[in-house]
Amino acid sequence: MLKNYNNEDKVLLAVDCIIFGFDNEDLKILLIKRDFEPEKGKWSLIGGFLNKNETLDLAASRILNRLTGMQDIYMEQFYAFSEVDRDPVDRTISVSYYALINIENHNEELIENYNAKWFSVSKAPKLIFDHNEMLGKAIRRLQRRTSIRPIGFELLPEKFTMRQLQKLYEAILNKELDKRNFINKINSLDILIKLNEKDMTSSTKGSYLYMFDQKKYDEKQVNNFYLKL
Amino acid sequence: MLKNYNNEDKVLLAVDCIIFGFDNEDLKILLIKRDFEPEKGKWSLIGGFLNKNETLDLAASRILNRLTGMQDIYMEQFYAFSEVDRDPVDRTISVSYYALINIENHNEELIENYNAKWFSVSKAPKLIFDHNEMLGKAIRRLQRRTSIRPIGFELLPEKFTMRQLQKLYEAILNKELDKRNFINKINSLDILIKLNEKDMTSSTKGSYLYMFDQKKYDEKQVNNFYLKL
DNA sequence: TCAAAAGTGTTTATAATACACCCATGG
DNA sequence: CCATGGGTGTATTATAAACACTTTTGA
Repeated sequence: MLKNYNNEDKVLLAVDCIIFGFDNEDLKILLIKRDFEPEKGKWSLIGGFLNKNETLDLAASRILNRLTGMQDIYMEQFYAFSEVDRDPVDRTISVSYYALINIENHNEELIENYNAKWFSVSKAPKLIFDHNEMLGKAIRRLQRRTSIRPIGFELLPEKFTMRQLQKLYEAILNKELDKRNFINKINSLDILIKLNEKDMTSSTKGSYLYMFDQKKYDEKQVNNFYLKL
Repeated sequence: MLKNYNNEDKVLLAVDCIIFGFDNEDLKILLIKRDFEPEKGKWSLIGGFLNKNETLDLAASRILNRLTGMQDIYMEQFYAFSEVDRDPVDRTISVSYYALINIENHNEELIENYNAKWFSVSKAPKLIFDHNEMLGKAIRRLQRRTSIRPIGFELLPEKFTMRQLQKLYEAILNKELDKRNFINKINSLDILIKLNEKDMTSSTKGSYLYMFDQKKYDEKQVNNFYLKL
């Protein structure tokens, strides 16, 4: 007996993406203005449907690329939302991803085509369907991830100052951190390269630029990175 | 314009469940012997398909109930698996849940009907499809959860000894813990009720029984429970 | 010369770890 | 009377947190 699955219900599977960015002040998300009914004109996460011949990761990459023009974006699947009438048009289950991008790398033109806009997470508007719930869950996941391993560099330019990194962590964790303790802790992880180069835009004195050292990071055990802030 | 989704691919959505139990020695999982092709006779997680009118949580509860006869099982959704040919019969995306049950509460009869069997996690057999991958991810999630908040009581009988609790944590985390440090840490959480009652089966002296104090647990902030072991 | 941000160490408090002996009882 | 598992506290180490002044330089 070879069982087939013909009697089983098939459903639409959507992928929705929370795109995080950072503008040196706030943690931001990229939202689009929905241009079709229902909920036309309302703010929404970027999303799309899973094609039959692609994995969820691939669908997420495709969707992220559609709005940002970028490839190889850091992303993580985090939850499947399945309330029966979450989408009034048709039964749709949504698998959600969050993505971290350097806010300066996105494609302006695409953003305009989608009527997309960056919002501070703390000032996010009311979103369609259950997208606010998705956002909340994504933020909490990001906060937890940040405490376990130093992700977040994806949100910064290649070269960045300690202050930028600190501001980023403050934005993600939504709390102020002590400058000295922060620097000490980051330095103790030994995963940054200090450059002989200063960023002169932020102060008269200038501040050293750093790069993330992927090689050193990879060499260390994942559990060596308990970054309690 | 009201967009409909008629052109989009629909897919089968499965829910697979990793059912964890604990026999005072090892962390165990409940597996079934698949009784239809393909992979008939191989070991498998219990699973089923999402019905059109139910949420994923409800589907998981239904599936868990089918095998255990139990209601209100502690469970958590943890990942959606979507490799294109993960199921050779038809394109199927699987949303996976892990569940924690008291191994003594399940229904023996149902277990027999399914040719189900408890396996030690460390001696799990080769499973069908990507189920071993699911199991691995479930264990890691459970380990992380255990470190963040004291879940795990679901795996024990209502009344349990400190030693049982310690053995449970050792089984989940797969490492030995110091008896005194463990007790001190658990006591400092202040979420157990020490009963005036001893379990006499494990030693001549007998050991005090404890209960989980749900009320105290709920009163405390979630982040007060950093339980680093 | 001064405003604004960068850079830098030490002390204290808290949490984690390591560690060993006595107790109670049934056989 | 002894074998078995239960119960208990302290000292040490490691990590986290609190805290303030000097440096640089462009305007």
